[in-house]
Amino acid sequence: MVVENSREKETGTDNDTETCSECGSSDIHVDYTRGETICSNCGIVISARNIDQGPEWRAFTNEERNKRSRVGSPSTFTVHDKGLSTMIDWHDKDAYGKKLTPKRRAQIYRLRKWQIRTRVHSSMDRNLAFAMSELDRLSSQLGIPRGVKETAAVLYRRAIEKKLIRGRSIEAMIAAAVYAACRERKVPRTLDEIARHSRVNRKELGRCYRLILRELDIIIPQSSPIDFIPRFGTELVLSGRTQRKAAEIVTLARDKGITAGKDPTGLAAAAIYISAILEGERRTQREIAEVAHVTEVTVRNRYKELVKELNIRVEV
DNA sequence: AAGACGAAAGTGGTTGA
DNA sequence: TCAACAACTTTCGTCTT
Repeated sequence: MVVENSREKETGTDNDTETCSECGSSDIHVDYTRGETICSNCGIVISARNIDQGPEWRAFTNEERNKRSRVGSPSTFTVHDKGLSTMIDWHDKDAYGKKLTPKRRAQIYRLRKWQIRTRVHSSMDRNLAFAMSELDRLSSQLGIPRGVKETAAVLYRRAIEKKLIRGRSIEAMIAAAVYAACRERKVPRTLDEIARHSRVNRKELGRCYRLILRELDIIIPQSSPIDFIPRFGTELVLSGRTQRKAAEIVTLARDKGITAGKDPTGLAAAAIYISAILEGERRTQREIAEVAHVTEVTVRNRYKELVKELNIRVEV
């Protein structure tokens, strides 16, 4: 009864949408920008409080438009329950602000208890809840794009299903999942970088990474120096031309077979060094070594090899 | 003085017995 | 499990611009 009363008040003019209440005309249109329903015949505003039933947010593609409907936030893998669980809040009031009867209150209390127990207190979800907050922290510190983060979350979920987490630290496994996701999506971060921002050492991280690859049957192609070039290039403020040239050099070197077993970051650094000189955007070995996290000596050694093997003339 | 270069010794990880 | 090994780093002295 309460329900119907309040509905009456809210939308009293609702039944008039077919014909105009003033002149009886059925020539009615809706002005979406003003949110008004107007009779085209006599000009009277029939309803000034239309409810927009369209999507909540701005959307730029069809896919987005479908995803971003009014039914809750988009599902995501980066929240332990994919953002889908129901919440029961702690106010003992019903939807209209009325106090609940004691009997009802007791029932809600029990519901709430089990709601929470089943949601967070199952061991897997507790694990996930912690892991996802760690993932949040790590990826924001490393500046990892959202898509890669999702990939890492999916990998971690699969690792849990395979029971790989038991007896290993959650932090290490999350870090390894992040590293694997980066490799897979070709936004390379080195093991060192990830280890620096998490509390696991590189050795442990590498072990977990290999475990994930093996147990989840993931094949990740060896990271190519080319993947690092855009990132280093950006940090060194180099033109796209120079970066493309560096990629060319790397490709040539690979065809010559002198890249095997060499540190890809070092190779990328050397290729950038050469192409920067060739394109008149010279950077010092020191600068390049710094962004690539290798030493000048390594840059120098790779550089010497490349110049020799590819017969590149570098003007001094 | 800064950058480039090279030699020598040290380090951490892989490989093969 | 251990030694051999290749790649990379650190350190330092010298040369070039």
